[in-house]
Amino acid sequence: MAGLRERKKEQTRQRLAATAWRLFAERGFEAVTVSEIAEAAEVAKATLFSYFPTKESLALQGVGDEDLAGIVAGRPAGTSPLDALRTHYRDFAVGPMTGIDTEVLVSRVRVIFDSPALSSAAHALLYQQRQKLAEVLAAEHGETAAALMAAQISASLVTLQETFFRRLAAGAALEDARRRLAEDVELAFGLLAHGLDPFASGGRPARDEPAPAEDPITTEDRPRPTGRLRPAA
Amino acid sequence: MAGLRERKKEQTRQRLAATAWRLFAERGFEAVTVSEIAEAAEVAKATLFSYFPTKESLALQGVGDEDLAGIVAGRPAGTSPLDALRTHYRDFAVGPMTGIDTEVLVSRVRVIFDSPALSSAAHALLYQQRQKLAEVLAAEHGETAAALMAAQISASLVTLQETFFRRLAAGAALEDARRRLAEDVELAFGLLAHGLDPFASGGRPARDEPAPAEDPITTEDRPRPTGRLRPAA
DNA sequence: TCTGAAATCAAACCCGGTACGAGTTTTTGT
DNA sequence: ACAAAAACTCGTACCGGGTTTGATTTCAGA
Repeated sequence: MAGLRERKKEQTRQRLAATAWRLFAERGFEAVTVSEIAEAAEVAKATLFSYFPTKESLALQGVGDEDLAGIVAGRPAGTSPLDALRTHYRDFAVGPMTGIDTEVLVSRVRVIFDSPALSSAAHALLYQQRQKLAEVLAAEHGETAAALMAAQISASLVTLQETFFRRLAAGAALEDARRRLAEDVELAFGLLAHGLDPFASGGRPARDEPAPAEDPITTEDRPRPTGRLRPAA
Repeated sequence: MAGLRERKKEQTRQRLAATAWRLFAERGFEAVTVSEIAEAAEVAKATLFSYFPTKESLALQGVGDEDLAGIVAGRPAGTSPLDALRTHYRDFAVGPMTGIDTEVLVSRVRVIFDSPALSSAAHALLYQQRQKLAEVLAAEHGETAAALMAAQISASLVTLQETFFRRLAAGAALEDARRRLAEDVELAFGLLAHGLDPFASGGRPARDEPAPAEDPITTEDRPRPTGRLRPAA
């Protein structure tokens, strides 16, 4: 029962986003003017801004949609937040690719990386995820602890994304990038779960790099250090 | 041998920053116009922008000056990066306060917190520190590992700062805020060093909050989990 | 004291974003 | 089927941050 009105709106919205991305891909984010976009999409500038609040939002549609908080909140009983997230990211890295056009993806990534304004706006979006994650974690841990955990987790995941996309933008094949991502996921969650101390080295590092396993999937949970953090003196 | 010219420049710069902050404190960041600032400081708008590249930079002078990378790079031999940073932050929290005007500090913090634009610009500054930290860590670990560690560390420290400042802005006394910061520092570095797993809990959390020790300083290094990350299968 | 470089200035301009009032289209109630 | 109300769009003028331009002042160094 989609009313005519809503159909038209959706259509216009699509046209705006598509037009914008076409221009961004051609000349880069900063070099394109919103008036230009509006003109090319045959709408008034004011109308454009009734669809998208900012120029950045034209380019960042769908960025930061992945919902960390939701994954953690909806995890099966008996799993730790970290496990839930690890599973999710493993699936993304090694699971089947659901129809992703590499060309498009790479072009989007390039545009975003090339524009400080856009990168920064993207970061701001991801920052909100972190806040929401902190909220759901706060239900189980102290507020401060939750904030810290959320910060660490979110920072790690953002780093994973950045690394992945940077490789893509640098020209790596999608499958290669995904393979390396799979390794990095294990590395990241290892660090998150067990901390940096196993890596710690006073003067010189113990090993240059922790040699990621061949097949990440085979890496199963190791016995956890049970020691509590800061036991009462 | 400070030439007259340079003295005047420095003077003007100071006058601009001071004027700006006076106005920001009175009416908030967004409500003050750069033209206004320029006028009040008796300079042309163009001149103002020859001193400060953006409006934000007028407000964020000195933010993000603390140099994580430097602390890590210049740490005494035999200490891990984490230890060096922990020591540094402990000192800040419990060491002597070197002439800080709480009034001024709080007003600055309030202004920054109240302006999304400003907060976000501050984040961007702190993000640069993180990049530099990653660079120095990359010398000892793999690039990806370094990026992940830097991300975790930097995210944690930013969270500490935010928490500290938020308490101040909420009206807490400086000494109280510092005491709680001291606790949080231990918590944060504990998490960083030993990971989140000791906290991990499947269905329900083991404890609500890990009860920070009374006197953080007495908390000395615990035996480290020696298990390496992802040993070859 | 003269000269050239550096700094300042006012004013016009660009761009992202908002405000406004008037016109047009869809919806809704009857 | 029709009129009133709501929703959407439009052009234009405006605001604020930031840049450009070109003329004018101010300092430094010989």
